[in-house]
Amino acid sequence: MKALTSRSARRRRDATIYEVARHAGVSIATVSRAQRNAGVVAPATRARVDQAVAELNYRPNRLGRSLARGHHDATGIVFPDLSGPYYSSVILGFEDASAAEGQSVLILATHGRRGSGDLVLDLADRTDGLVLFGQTVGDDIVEELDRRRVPLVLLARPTHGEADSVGAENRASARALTFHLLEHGYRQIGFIGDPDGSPDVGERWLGYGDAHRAVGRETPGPVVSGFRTADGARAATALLSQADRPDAVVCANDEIAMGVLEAARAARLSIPDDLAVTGWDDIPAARHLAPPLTTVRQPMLDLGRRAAELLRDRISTHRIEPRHELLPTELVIRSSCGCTPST
Amino acid sequence: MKALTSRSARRRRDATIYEVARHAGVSIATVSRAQRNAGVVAPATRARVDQAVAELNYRPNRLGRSLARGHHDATGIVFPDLSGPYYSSVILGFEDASAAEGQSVLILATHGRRGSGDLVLDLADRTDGLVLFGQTVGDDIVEELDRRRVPLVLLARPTHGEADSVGAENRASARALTFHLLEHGYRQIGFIGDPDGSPDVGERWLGYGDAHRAVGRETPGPVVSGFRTADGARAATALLSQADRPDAVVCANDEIAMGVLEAARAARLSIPDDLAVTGWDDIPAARHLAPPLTTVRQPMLDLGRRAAELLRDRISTHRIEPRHELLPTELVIRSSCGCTPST
DNA sequence: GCGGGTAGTGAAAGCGCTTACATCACGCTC
DNA sequence: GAGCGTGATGTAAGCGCTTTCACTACCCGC
Repeated sequence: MKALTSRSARRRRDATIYEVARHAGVSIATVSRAQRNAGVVAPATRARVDQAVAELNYRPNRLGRSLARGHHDATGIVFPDLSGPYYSSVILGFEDASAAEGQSVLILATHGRRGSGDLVLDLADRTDGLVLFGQTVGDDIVEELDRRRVPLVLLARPTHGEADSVGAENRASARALTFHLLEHGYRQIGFIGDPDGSPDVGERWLGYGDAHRAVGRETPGPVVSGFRTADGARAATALLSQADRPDAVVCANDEIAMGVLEAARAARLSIPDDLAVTGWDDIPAARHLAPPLTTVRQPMLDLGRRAAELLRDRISTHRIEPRHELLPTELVIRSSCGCTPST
Repeated sequence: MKALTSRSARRRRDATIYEVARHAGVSIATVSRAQRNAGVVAPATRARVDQAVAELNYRPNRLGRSLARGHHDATGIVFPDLSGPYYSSVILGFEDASAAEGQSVLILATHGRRGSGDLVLDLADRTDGLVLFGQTVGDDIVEELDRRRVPLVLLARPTHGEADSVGAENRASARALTFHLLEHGYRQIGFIGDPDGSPDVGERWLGYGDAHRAVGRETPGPVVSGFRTADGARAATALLSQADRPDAVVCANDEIAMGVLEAARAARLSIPDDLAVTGWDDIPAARHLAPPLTTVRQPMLDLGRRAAELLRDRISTHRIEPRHELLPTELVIRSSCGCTPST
């Protein structure tokens, strides 16, 4: 039983600008000016203010400041959820660039749940601008945000209204990747992923079709699947039990590819001899899988950074013409496609 | 050359409570009450207010509200960086639990850079409370935060001052894991990781020593290494070139273990026959490595959720006695330790 | 018929800042 | 020596809410 009487449960009230002003014998306007190095303040006065600030341990209240200035100094980023290295890396890039500009970042995961639209709208009221990731919310929300003149950048999502957008190149890389598989001589190449599930996957699906068309082959339909490893394993299990099973699959992302690897192992299929597999994203684990995964690298940090920069520009300059950026991706050939590693 | 004249670059000024009041023919106090279902408002009045709100598309300004009420309805979480599934999962859990309570979450990555202390202090001014992850900031900052009476929960970091703490069990599991290796009959078990780099790893190192001591063996010194895969590969390369190389290594986390796998492959060592390897965290890729990694599962989402709950409780109840929670971990035996998979 | 609750509402005082504008004392210029 | 630009500071009006307190009806019981 410790005596708690000497400890206060209440958060100590911080000193206000009024107390500093009184302490320094000046007006609050002068304190404000001295504090922010704005306007003219005589050196001697500044010194007195500084001393008062130090003695009272004064820090300006952010809410008061924000209310007076009319902005938050904060931006928000909305993503489906944080699992998987892809989202977390993009967010890290976003945070990094934002912090460098003194902007705080608020995160909101929609988890694909209903009602997240309201949460996004609410987030807009707490920030100066938003970046919206892929299919987190419907176009209705984007439109509402647009109507409210919320500075917006769409990440890995086609442009809409006046919002900026940033994305990674998908279609051409998917075409090249599929072409690579075709050159290996595989006779049937499947696609696992949901072309309607996200704009990125839709593009990859298109590129996959492009390659088939380029060599005069018919494009097999996609095996629709979620994004997780378990989804990939499930889809692959179904696919591999077919009479006419493919001898190669391009997966919408690395997680799905991991699931395919797992299913193949369970079916005692050898990769890539019995089945070639490719992924997308080049997550850190990709090079350590068995076999190392052929995939496509996305500049995840840069996606986040660039989104932060566009958003910042849009907020501070009131720019209105939408800007759209497509970052390059890179084919990463390892051995799951049938190539033999150079090392 | 599109005419932009009809489009305004300025964010439209939102309706204020004054306009709603005028529109509905009531006072702002009544609007405020009606809006928040606080206090008594006659049904007819409420209806008029609601209509005015709808017509003007009014949404209360969060800054005004926060300033008046004296809190932010937001909390912050500080982490070293977001890379790796561990941090992102914990943050996801934190976000999830916070969002459920209507709290926004601000994130701050320290990236281990200098001067992050000030950023953390600044974050404290933008939020109602903070959770601090592992070794993100020094004790001086924790103390300053404590002094400012900022509600604080320490995550995967030993308690300090009056802050709450949440962590996962490390020592006993590390002991069990090492013991398991010992039972396999390995004659020399190494440890890769930095016991001083994070409190968690320090505990794991202790448990590793416990097991050695329990069987009357001397504990080899740790091979100090960073957290990344590349760090692990580097450490392993050095370790494996020793004359008296170990026949098993326990790694401080799964990423390091992946690096060891890579180094072993390069050295044409077979896992687990020539070298047994264990990790920590059970990241999603762990079960898909070659061979599947024996590791220890941490309840990452729960760590984040629990931190959010403790923080929330501390903020809203002004509780002052520190609370400390240790979440259980679980040994996950796969095949990198020398076991043969049951399937 | 009168005192006293009570439901409903409004006036106004904050919350802690920023900033436009007013003020004042100097030191110049012509 | 009158007029004036200028540097330094203060006054006060916001920013958009919440909340206390006072006030007005109105209804009730005795």
